[in-house]
Amino acid sequence: MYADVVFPFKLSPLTYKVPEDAPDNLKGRIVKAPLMGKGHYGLIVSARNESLLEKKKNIKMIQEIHHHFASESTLSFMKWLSDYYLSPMGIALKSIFFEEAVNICVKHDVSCIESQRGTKKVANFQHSYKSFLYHAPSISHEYYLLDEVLNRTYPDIHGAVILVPEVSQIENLHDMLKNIFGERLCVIHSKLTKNKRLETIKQIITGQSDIILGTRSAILVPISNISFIAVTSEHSTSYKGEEGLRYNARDAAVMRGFIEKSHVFLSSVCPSVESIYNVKTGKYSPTAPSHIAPQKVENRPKIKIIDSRLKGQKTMTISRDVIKQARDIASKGGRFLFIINTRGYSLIRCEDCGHIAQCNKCNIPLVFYKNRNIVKCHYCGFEQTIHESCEECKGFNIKPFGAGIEKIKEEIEDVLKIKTITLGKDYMPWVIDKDIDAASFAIGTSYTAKKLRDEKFDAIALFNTDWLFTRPDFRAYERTFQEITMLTNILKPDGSLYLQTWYPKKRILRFIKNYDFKTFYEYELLQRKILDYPPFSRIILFNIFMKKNAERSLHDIDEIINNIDKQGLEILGPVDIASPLKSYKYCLQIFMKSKDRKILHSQAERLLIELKKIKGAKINADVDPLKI
DNA sequence: AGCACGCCGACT
DNA sequence: GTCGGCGTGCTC
Repeated sequence: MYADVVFPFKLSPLTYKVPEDAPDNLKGRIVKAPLMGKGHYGLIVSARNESLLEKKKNIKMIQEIHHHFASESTLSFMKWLSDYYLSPMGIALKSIFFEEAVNICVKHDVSCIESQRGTKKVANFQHSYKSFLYHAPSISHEYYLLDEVLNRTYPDIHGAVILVPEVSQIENLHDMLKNIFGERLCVIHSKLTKNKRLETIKQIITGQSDIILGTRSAILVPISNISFIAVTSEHSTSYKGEEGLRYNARDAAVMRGFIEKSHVFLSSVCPSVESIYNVKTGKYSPTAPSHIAPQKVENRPKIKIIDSRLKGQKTMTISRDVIKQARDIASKGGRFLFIINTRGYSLIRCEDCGHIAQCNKCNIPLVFYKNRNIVKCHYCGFEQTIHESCEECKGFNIKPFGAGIEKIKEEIEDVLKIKTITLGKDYMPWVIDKDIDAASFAIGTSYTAKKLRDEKFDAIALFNTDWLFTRPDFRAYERTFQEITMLTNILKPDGSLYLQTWYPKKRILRFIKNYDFKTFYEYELLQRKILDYPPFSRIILFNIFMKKNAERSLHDIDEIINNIDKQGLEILGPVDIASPLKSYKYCLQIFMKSKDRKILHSQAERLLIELKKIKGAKINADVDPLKI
């Protein structure tokens, strides 16, 4: 008898001999087996009578056989994670908290599956997989729906996972869920300490907790019964992992729901184009709380487009209209938030030749810090005192260019004669739990603004509107719509959002201004269809990292790509990109695109195997990438 | 994960 | 010229 064992390392299953006296239900059990001369804990994923690798003579024997960790559905889910995200099975196993489970199951002699079996009760609600999408008028509405559904069905719920995109959002739902489920609730997120995480996994495995609230990784918890899954703010890019197992927790939630035959509730103030498409094709069902009427546009904050071309003096970043509104709000003691996406004061440009000072290493603009009289690279951290002359034309006519937080702060304080605070510097909404002075004017990046929760402003001015929708990403319009819609959540209902732009006629801005989701999705889906982008096709991105000899490998890579069957498949690249990893100097990128997921995955797997043969190269595969 | 092998910087 | 850094490879 042989068994395939997966270890929680970057490794595919390995074959071992099974002792004669072993129990017969081996699949899903934790075992100890020799690996590199040492005993390691792994998981049996399959058992058979004959070894598939007969040629290998020294197949080793399993040393210990322990309790079950994985049910049939957990194994399917793990297999899906590994196959779909082109990752070794071991990485998938590690990701689903196997090491923590070993610690508990082996040390405390408990079985993951058996201990939870007692809670299993089949209700009507269960065992009928269906995914729903709720397009909510506000984040609060998302929570109301969740509250309503859970309150109505909680006696029937045995095992639930509720996902939020950011750690800071856990507290928004914690009390509500605690009220319904009491001690059954537990919390999982990446910022837990090792011990706390172990303790939480123990509660889950022993069946003390079966309601899990958390970020991304919560969808992977080793719970054998799931009857309900919720994904709040489903459009959020935070659900996509950027390292290790690069899974999208929203997609994993839908797949896990399908495997476990449980209901999946996706909700968002501005759902992803993919999810809207899935409603159109019938994969998801649209839903809304019965008693909440769709919110009228008149009841939402006003969105106003401010034409930058008409702004007052050329040296000012803030337009005259916004200044006027700010003055008005200041006089009433209201609160105003200014959002700009650069920290520091500005960039540096030569007025003679137009050259913008850049970091020699990273090729991105250097940021000027006025008070310290230095320029700094925000990527590598390089700092130097500011040059007197232009590197390019040696001219002395160098000037600040564009605007960062410091410049906006300077302009506001200068014009309005008012004190302002900087988010992230004077005030860290995600760390300190204190209120901003009610009369305050605040300045921050959209990153820091996103962390604000309960604050409500009378007005927000956004200066990076154009940067949002001009990015070279087919999802730029979608992202713009989402980012701006999310901002309206921190405005009072009668508040105003000012979008400063050089392109006031852009149709994306017209959609946003009118909260015209319907036309926006129609337009966006049409564009995606014409250009053959997701959701009409699937994409896998390959990054090839190298320390040196990039040109030499280029030939090998071309050769590999030539040998790939391109039937129903499109391959773009390889193209040189700035290496996103600091330990590698070079990075080549390959785009693989297909309408057929099966074709895409089978060829991607082949490509990956071939690319891994290139010596000295590190390969990353990113399935359904969000950052293009 | 952990252990072995391998190629570039400061030392007797 | 060698010692040793850790970056990459392999494990049934």
